[in-house]
Amino acid sequence: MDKQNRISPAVIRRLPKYYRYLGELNKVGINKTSSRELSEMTGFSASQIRQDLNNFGGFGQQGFGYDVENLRNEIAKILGLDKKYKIIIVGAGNIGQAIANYTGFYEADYEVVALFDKNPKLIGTSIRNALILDADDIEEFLAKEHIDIAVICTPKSVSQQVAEQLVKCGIRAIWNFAPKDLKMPEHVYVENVHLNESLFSLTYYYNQMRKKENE
Amino acid sequence: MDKQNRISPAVIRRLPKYYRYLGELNKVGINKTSSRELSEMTGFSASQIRQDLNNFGGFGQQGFGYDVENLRNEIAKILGLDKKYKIIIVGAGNIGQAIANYTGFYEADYEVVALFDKNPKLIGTSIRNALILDADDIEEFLAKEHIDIAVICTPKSVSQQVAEQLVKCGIRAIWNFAPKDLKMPEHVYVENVHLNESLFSLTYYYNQMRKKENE
DNA sequence: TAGATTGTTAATCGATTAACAATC
DNA sequence: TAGATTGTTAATCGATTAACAATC
Repeated sequence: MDKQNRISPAVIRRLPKYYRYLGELNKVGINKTSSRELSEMTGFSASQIRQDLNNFGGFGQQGFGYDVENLRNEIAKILGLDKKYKIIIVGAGNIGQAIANYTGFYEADYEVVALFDKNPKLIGTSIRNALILDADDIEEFLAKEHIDIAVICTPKSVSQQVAEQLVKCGIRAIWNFAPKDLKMPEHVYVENVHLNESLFSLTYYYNQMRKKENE
Repeated sequence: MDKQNRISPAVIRRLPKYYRYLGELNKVGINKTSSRELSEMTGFSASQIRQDLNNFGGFGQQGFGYDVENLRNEIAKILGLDKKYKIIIVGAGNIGQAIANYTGFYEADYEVVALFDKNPKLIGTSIRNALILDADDIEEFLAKEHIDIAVICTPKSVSQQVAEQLVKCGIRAIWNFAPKDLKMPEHVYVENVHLNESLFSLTYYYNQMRKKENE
């Protein structure tokens, strides 16, 4: 529809990196930067950085560069980091707990509201102010509370079923840690973190390097 | 050098997915498949799947398709999943512990040999047969034991320093969970799992969908 | 054999890079 | 003003898709 709908995923994946480096510059009191400087930090070409940013607007000043804080705020706005998000985590096993404890998210306005699990030993306990509730009560909970993002940390065997239940209750953003591709309707966005696939790629490149050394 | 060195990363990222779906087919006793069938499962085009596989060899039979088990074994060989790997985890906080507990890896031959941490309360305890050792003893440990892959789960403030120490001790494959880009020499491969960036992309697409609905 | 599906080349598409005019 | 760096168009590069001959 509008311009932004056609932005390629590759661009979107680079934005968080710009955001992070701009935050670092900001923290050390640097308030001016350039595409060349950002290129050195990120490893992306200066040309690509300018192209990326100009998908969303002209944030720089010709002959000068970019104002660090301003550019950071603009990227935050593009990504939506200027808003608050409520999160639930389904599956309070190792990964679910790790996500709930992950302090990196609290830099932005993400709040883990609750976790859900079937394990009676976990139900009733809490992690950083977020209660672990009975997985049977998810639907009831979602009827009452508005939740933006659901994190799936269940075993893969139930992940599809859990996802469908969540979508039925109005969830449209899923962060999926189960090693399974969820089949979801168009209006639901799924972001996968497939640790297995990541480790397998690493393994491939590790072996490539070993081969090279033996030549 | 040889053909494999020029395989694009996009291809390598798809291989673990093929491997996973072939495993599922195998499990339910299906022993023949085709690029069309794999296309339906993975969402990649049949043409792309054939292209991908033919980077490594002709694993199919014209007019027939692919033998599920054979193709799975071939992909395992390409990725190096037919070998054993010893892993250490540096940083035994939430994420480090979650990785150590993650059973998904044990399907292949990955073994978490030890974890390292500075926290005296953790040192001496163990997770699934892997001891948590004093982070000060990493170098000594690596001098004795051959380790293939190091997982960095430390705070980002020390991740670069830890990585350099590991590389000095001969580590050449790093799985990095710290939200930082490690500056490493050419002969070290780093696979990043940047949860922040993943969540930020998710946030972008979530907001895009909301906008679309309000039009 | 006829039908099916691979392997592979050619065509298309999209993303990245290069170049430079605009302009601060 | 001169120098610098953006914004933007054009050129290049690489990845995906289409097409089809090979062949089981």
